[in-house]
Amino acid sequence: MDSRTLLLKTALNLFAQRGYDSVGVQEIVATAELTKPSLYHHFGSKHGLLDALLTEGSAPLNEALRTASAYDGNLDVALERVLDAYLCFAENAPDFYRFWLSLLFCPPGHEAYRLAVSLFTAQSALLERMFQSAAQDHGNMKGRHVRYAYVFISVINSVVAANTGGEIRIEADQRREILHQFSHGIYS
Amino acid sequence: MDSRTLLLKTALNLFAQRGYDSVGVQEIVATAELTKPSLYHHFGSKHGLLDALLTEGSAPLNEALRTASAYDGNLDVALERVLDAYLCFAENAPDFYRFWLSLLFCPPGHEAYRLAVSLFTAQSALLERMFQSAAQDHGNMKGRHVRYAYVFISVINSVVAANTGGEIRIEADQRREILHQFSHGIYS
DNA sequence: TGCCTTCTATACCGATCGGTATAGAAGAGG
DNA sequence: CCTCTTCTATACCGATCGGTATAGAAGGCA
Repeated sequence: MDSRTLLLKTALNLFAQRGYDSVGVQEIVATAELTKPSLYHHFGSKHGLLDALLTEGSAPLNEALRTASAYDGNLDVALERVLDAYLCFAENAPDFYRFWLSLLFCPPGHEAYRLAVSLFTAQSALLERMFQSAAQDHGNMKGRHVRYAYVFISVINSVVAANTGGEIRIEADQRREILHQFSHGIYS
Repeated sequence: MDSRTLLLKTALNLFAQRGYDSVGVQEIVATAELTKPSLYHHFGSKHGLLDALLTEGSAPLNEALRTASAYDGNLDVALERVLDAYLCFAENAPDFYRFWLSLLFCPPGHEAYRLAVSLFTAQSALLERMFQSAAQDHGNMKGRHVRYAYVFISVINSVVAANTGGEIRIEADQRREILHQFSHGIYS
């Protein structure tokens, strides 16, 4: 395997287990059976490695969200597509999702803060646009699209985090319940 | 001020800014204008400091939640009490809440994982009990109390995290909207 | 053959990491 | 006064931190 890709995979695996700060560059290259200059040749710094990891790792999810969040007159269907995009991604890239979750509420002074925020706002912007479009058909939603996007993402993340042991699998009936709860609350 | 309390406050402040791993013991004691042996006398280790920080810092919130989550036949009122307990705590202890958020989705191999999980489950258990009691009056809620608790906490945390710049203040009308969305969804 | 670019290895840098051995200051009880 | 306990300071430990200077291996190209 390409040594750059190997470093990315190794680092992601270690970061997902113990966190970005707890894993040293030395351990990454040792696990990948390489040496430090290789890593610094490809990424320049540990931060550069993190940057590449997040940017390239989140690209598939963003791409999937872009199409899934296209509002076509039926919000329920769009929400289902978005939820599927998230859960499908979480199934296929559990390490990335776990690592991403660990950075979600990053302290503002942490070196990963800007990266984590930019990832989150990219996702959030797509969902906000979806809710904003839907608000043209559902008047009561007007002006609430930002919170809707926040809450929807948070609900998904909490569900994924709850299934953090072993594989990430959320079955169809549970998905339906999640969507129903978000759309219609807990009473109905 | 008591040097133990001073160390706790100083550490919390630094942890909330840059995260547990990014702040060294040396920096904590230097900021508190003390020395390492004092810290190790009071807490034994950096992990012991973290333990004391989380245990003692979360006690008021748990206490408030215990009474707030008592179901007395009106779930709406109970939810409002719980939300107020969270937001009131977040206003009074913004540093602690920010730090707590940063540990919420801690990687499972991180040294703070067990502590963070035990804190979360303690809160979650209270809310689960509340939803379970309410399910006796609302049949459709039966068997869903665990997810309800997860989602409710997540929604609150996402709202708090969204107001992470400066003070944490969520006004009354916004609180009503949050509760309404959780209880009745986005359509009604 | 020789050259140039790309990548990787050896060995090392100063700084900081969490943690501690030892001793001194300070107050309480006698 | 002395002693005991509690707390804090000086100085230090080995290990690891992120990062790098230098040189060698490897492949394309002439």
